[in-house]
Amino acid sequence: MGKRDLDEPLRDARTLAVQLRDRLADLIRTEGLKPGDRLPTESQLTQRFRISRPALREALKLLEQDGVISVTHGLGRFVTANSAVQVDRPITVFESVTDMARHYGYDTVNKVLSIAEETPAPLIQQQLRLADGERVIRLERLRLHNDLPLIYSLDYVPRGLLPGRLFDIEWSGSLLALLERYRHQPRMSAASVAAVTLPDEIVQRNDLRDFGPALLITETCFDGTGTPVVHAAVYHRGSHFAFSFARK
Amino acid sequence: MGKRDLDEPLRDARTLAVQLRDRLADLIRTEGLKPGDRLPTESQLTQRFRISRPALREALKLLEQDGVISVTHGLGRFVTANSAVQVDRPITVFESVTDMARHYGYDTVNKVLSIAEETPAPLIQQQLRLADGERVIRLERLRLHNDLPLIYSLDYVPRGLLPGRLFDIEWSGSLLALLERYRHQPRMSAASVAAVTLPDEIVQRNDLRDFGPALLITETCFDGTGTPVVHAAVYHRGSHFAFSFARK
DNA sequence: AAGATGTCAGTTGTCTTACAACTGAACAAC
DNA sequence: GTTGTTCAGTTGTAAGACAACTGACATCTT
Repeated sequence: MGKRDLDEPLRDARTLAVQLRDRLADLIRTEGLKPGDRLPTESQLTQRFRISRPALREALKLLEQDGVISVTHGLGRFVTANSAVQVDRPITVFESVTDMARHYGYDTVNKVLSIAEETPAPLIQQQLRLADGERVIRLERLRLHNDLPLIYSLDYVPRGLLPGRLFDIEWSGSLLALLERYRHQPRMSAASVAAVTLPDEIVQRNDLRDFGPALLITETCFDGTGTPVVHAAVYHRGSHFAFSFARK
Repeated sequence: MGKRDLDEPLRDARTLAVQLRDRLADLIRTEGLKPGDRLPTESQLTQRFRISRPALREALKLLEQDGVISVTHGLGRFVTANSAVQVDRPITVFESVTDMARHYGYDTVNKVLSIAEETPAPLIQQQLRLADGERVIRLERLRLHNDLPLIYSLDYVPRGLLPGRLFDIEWSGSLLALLERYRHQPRMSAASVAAVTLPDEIVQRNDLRDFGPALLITETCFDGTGTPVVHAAVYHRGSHFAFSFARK
């Protein structure tokens, strides 16, 4: 608490258009505008917010692309029904498993079950776009909350991304943070979700007979340059997790 | 094929900004621009496409919001890595269960297990925003592919939306299409996904002992005015379904 | 020689002004 | 009752000007 935050911008770095887009979204909410209700005209809004018309139009265009408003040339802009499907923290948000679990109220303890370097299976090689002969790090972990296993996960990382010896690296923390420290920060992923039961040998090896049905999320994570940096299979205990999303 | 399509607009109704957004997205693709590559300047693009700068800027702003490009003031616009996470037909697309199943190659036969009018449970009443005393239609169905049960579903519809007697309505078709005919077309939904096993009484009643783990999608569907029109619980057979999505 | 400061060119961000295009309502003509 | 015209209000597009930012380079100070 004596630590001073030096990163304190004196000015909002966002463009006026983006700022106004958010202000207008708030305004629609706070003024209780319902689907079909008409927004103030461009002229009224430029006066109200003391902003030029082109900047305002950019903001309105963004709102339109967001699906919040629809526009009829010559008639006006109207609130759409999209606010009916507000979803907090949807499954489509990219975040670490640890952060996600904390959001559900689970402060998990991360147990490393195994760490190894190996030749990747063909699917892993394809997902991580590895050349023949390239190796991967295979990280097997279990996350527990109050001694109850909640998440079993397998992560594959191209060996070349993490220099040094495997046992010199701390594996019980966030893999995303680890990769970030080596300048390969994962930023997005292509994922899929399925309902499965844990594979038998994992059940036997780790005494997970009562895990029950699992929500399996399989994803390939990419860094800012579009390079795949992790392939993960994450089994969430079905009784403790459900993920939300909007469909449009 | 003798039928003439009368809806043939002579002019693209989309604004220039939206058209140009799509043209630029195509250009990024066809010119093989990679993450980090720089786009032509605004000046170059206005000349290339013979469009005014404000319209061009609106288009570029939309591309930025789409995550296709990032902008640095004074420096230029750059392609982001978003194309790394192209997902066909994500879970976030709103469509009927029948259409979704067909996409997986399953032409399902829809069996009506039960249809009834009842007083809703508190959760259903809340989700459908019903007043005290309002009733719902409860529709229980099973979808089979080659005689194998793939999807068990429960749908709740406000009674007032579908006039007439229950047994006069054809329930084995698409519920979305049925509601559309009564001017309550579902257009979007708020949903969640979990891994479960079928409830015991359903297993026993319908001989579904070998269904295995199920991917349960629970969703409330809204029409164009934001009014909730269906609350559904859809159990997908785990062995036959997995849904994709992008995380950003 | 190294570090700090200032200048400049190129680019994006914002603004002002003007005219074009569209929509629905109102009214006139048939 | 139907069709055509006009009008007011609104969005769509354009041209021109200046502000703000960034990195590269030059100059000054130690």
